[in-house]
Amino acid sequence: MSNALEVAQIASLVGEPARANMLLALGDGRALPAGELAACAGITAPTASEHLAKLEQSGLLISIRQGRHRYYRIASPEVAAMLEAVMIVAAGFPRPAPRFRVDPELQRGRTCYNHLAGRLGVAICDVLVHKSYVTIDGEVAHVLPTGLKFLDTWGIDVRRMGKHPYCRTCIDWSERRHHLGGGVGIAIHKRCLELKWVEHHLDSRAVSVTRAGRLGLERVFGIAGAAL
Amino acid sequence: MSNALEVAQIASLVGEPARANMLLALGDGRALPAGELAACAGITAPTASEHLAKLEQSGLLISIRQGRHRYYRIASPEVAAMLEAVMIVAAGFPRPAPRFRVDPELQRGRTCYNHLAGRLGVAICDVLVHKSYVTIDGEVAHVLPTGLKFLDTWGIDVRRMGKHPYCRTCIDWSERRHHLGGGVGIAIHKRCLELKWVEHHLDSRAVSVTRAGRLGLERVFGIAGAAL
DNA sequence: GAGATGCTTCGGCCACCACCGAAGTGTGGA
DNA sequence: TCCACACTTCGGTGGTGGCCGAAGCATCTC
Repeated sequence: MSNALEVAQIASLVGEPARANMLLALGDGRALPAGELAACAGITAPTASEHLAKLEQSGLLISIRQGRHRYYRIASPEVAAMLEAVMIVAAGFPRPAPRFRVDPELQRGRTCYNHLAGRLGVAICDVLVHKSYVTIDGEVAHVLPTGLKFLDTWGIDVRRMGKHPYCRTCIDWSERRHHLGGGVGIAIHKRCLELKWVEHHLDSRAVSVTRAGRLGLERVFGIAGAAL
Repeated sequence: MSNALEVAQIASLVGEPARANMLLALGDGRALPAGELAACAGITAPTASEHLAKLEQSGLLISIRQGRHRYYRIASPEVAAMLEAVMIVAAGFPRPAPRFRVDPELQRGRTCYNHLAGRLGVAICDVLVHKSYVTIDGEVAHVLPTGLKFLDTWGIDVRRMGKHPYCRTCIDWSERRHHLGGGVGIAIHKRCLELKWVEHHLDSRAVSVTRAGRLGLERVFGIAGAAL
């Protein structure tokens, strides 16, 4: 039966520790770059590249190139369901249900490579768009002159970013909405760190808002702390 | 993360064509003997034995010894769900739903090794018990004197079966009820063939009831054709 | 008890594939 | 223009595991 061959092919993709590690790291729907996935799996970049290529070719993952990075994520809910089903069996049935959802701390705020993501990143992006500081057109985001002035006032050296600052959108996989990446996104993140509005957790991409941050976000962006 | 290792281990069990073939053959809940599974997978008995041992040790299958046979079946609904989830992904999503249920023809009537199973086998067993020709006590079935007389009248040479004819029960995986196996079960099957009440399909374990069979079952056992 | 049948264990062979280092490609930043 | 960085391609190595034949139990049949 040729059907069994296809089933075996799919299952064998999951049935390899390095690949299983990467798939599980992507299990909550986030998109992660190849390098980070290699680290998750404890293998070198070349090996990870091979694995990821296979996973994408077989339709388990899809990837998006963003600059020199390549972000991978689970291709479909069916794939996520399959992983969950395998986890249930792997857990042995005594345990009631496997955890396979977004870490609430990461969902609140985190770094997406080197800009802010999660509810925090999305909230900032929303405000900038709402105030007409930024317009979004698909993958590209344009910072308007008023936006540049705003950023400058806030303490970001916009002259270093050139006349057309590099700013792009980045789909937020936990919020399913856009946030800002690119040079502008990175600058915002840096400025938040300078002002000690946010602090990083060790060994994690989670970012938490400090007391000063809640005050500052409220004052400068009009973001209520409860919204995060 | 040790979790990933367990996931990979389970998935790799499915990720092998021979094992995938066997698991899919068992996918409808039937229990099949090792030899038949080896044939399904196109491998020799020794290889199949290794595979089946691994699958059982990991909790994907469970086995029951019955005489010199060993019947394997899917260990739990969770395992079946996992297989189905993999099939969905393997099918590529255009196709709406994978087939993963009992073949209706096999469910109606089939040979379980060399006696009758399916609704036909269960129906005959029911009648014999209801008429107090046979009593069932777990795995063992006893043919009472009246039962021996009945079988003798019907044309089965009960003297050849000794004073305590070998008769055991066999769980029917499609009907989830007992039917008769052992020497008596085989004799009943043979007699049905002699009388041309049933006929075998080529290349299949399916058994269908002939017109003569419907009449005979109605007359001798009181089984209405519609019940099958 | 002898033979047939179904399954398991053992030993050895072979192929596949995960893995890495080194070199190559392309993008971003100075 | 140059360097730094992220990822990919290539070539070669090593280990794991699937596979079978032969031999070894266990069970049923005669």
